[in-house]
Amino acid sequence: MPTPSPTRGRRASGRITLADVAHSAGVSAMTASRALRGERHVDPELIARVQAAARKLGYVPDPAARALASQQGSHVGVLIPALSNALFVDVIEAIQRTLRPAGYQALIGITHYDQSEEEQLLREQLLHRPAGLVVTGFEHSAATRELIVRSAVPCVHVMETSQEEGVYSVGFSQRDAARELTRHLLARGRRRIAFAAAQLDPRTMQRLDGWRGEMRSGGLHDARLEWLNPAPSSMALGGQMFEQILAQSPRVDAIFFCNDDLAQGALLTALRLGVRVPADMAVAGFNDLTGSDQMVPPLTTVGTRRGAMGAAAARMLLALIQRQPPEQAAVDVGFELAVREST
Amino acid sequence: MPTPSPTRGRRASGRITLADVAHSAGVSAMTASRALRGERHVDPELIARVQAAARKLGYVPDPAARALASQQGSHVGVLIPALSNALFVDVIEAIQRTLRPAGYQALIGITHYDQSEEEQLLREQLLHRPAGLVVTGFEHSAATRELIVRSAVPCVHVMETSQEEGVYSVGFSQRDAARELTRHLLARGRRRIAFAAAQLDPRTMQRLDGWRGEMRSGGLHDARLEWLNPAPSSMALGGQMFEQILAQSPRVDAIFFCNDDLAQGALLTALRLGVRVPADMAVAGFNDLTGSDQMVPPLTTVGTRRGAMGAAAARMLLALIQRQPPEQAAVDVGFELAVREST
DNA sequence: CTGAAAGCGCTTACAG
DNA sequence: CTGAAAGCGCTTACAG
Repeated sequence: MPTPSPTRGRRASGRITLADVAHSAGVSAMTASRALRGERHVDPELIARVQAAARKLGYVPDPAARALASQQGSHVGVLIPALSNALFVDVIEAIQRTLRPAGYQALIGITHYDQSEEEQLLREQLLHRPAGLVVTGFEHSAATRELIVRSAVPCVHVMETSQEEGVYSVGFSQRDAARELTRHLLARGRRRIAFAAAQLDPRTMQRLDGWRGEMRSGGLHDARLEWLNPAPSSMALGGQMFEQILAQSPRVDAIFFCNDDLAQGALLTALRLGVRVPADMAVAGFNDLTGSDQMVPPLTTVGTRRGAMGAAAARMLLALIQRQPPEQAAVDVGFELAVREST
Repeated sequence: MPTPSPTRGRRASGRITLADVAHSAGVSAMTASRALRGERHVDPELIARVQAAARKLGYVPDPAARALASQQGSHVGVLIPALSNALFVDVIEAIQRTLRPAGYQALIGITHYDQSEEEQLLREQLLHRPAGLVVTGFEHSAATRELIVRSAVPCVHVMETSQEEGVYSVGFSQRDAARELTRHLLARGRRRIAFAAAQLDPRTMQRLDGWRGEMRSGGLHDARLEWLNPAPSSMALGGQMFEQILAQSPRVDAIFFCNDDLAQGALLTALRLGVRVPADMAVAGFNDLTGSDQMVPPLTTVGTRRGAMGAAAARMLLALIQRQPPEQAAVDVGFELAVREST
């Protein structure tokens, strides 16, 4: 029968504390603390006794007390642009799945693709002294960058990679992926390939860059093939852009949309207008989101490894938190062309 | 110039503390604490002085210290089934938007529609002594229900409503919404209306119940019209179910899918198979998710008020946290039929 | 209405 | 390798 300390002060919370465990194991609170945290230099026999006592009493450390004493919380701040983009939902799920068994909670901040919102969220999160941070990409306000550095909180960037010294990242080359998709379209005989983008966040601009490079190499680049719209990405917008591009002359023979939701909207609009895909127009997307393989015709796109990215980022962060330098400072999870019937 | 206390111990964190503010305002730490938390019975002049000092020094309370002393964290646990269902993403966003300005963080737990995962997540969250809880629906394990009651943490249920004493909820009648959609199909002259569902979570079963009630009233119910699949909901599954139902005889003339992703998959499959919607088959969904209005033809569905639901739940929770009984214990945010061309 | 004391449950920093 | 003391930065509970 667990017997918490017999006398309890006026503010006792009824909780089993470290002192209870230490008392039960016949050691000091300090030794109990060290034993439970797996610190080195503790007698193996005492470790066993403390662990047994903790198990017997059902002890669980109080995160608030631990955070106050150690000046470090048991949570990780995760800053992502949006949950409405299924891309980030997959990343988040993978991060949580990796972090939770290690005893860390993910605190999600949604920046809405806005650098000042991101900065504000970061300030709030740093007040809680997170054990680590996951942030999206490398474009941040100067203040955000400084807050991260000065806080000295371990930080992993996701979506892109960087070779910069002291910077940790997990992602893939948006540029290379876009180049490869463009090469695929060229190999299919397409020549007037439009690039249609929304939101215009950094990753999108890198994809634009990849498309440009490939088009220029082939002597096929034409500024009129660039359709850049800063509005949020959506199926409806994709449909609108498709109609606009369709009306252009000289005629475009393929459209590379920077995200699948745009491409899906385009495919549906093509159906409505009776435009045959890919006979009249090839359509490709990016990210291989839910439903892309269900479209009519199924959408050619770039499969991105969101689960692998989130898991690798979380693992890297756990290593940094435990002051073990990760094996690699930049992990490239790659991508995979998903060629389907729309191209 | 802000001058933190001149002498700092060996563990000083450099942070501006309440003591610094109190010193600067010429009051005790207690008075400063009370003034900043807006407690009653504090001299208005002292409040002003303390607030001025806090602003001048850039003081922000330490959440860990506050949590330890008050035995209550500054975060709210939110338990939802999945982020892959856009429905919950909207609820979460609204909750965060309402909670953040009040100084509370949302800690999101994803249960994957699994009661034991939910229980596990709840146990972890309660260790952090959340200020409040938001949970999905009313079907939980006995242990989960007991944990909530015994923890005495204010709790608001979302998605459904309950009139039970002492239970707080924000939602709408899934049953009534399903009845209304079924009536719409009947009014359009449909008679053999199938109900096709996946996941089979409690809300889905309530929708089934609403459809059944309406079909029985019209003497049209037939057990063979019920297509229940426990697999996770997806566009691909909707397509499969559509093909199966299509093959059934006697012929079905409408399908009510329990969620839009299934219905979207069905519409795309209809396009692929050359089945005319609604001429050959009417198709309806539920939730009015992204893309439903972009389908070919646009999907008739039930618009649910996720934003209003999340915001109302968060407001209700804030009231409960501040021990102000909310105006209503059960808020019905309603729903709205979105009649489009698929029916 | 205000304050001195004690305490929340841990860990750091030091000494042995 | 182990422990007594002090401290993290707040709030509770009591007294005035």
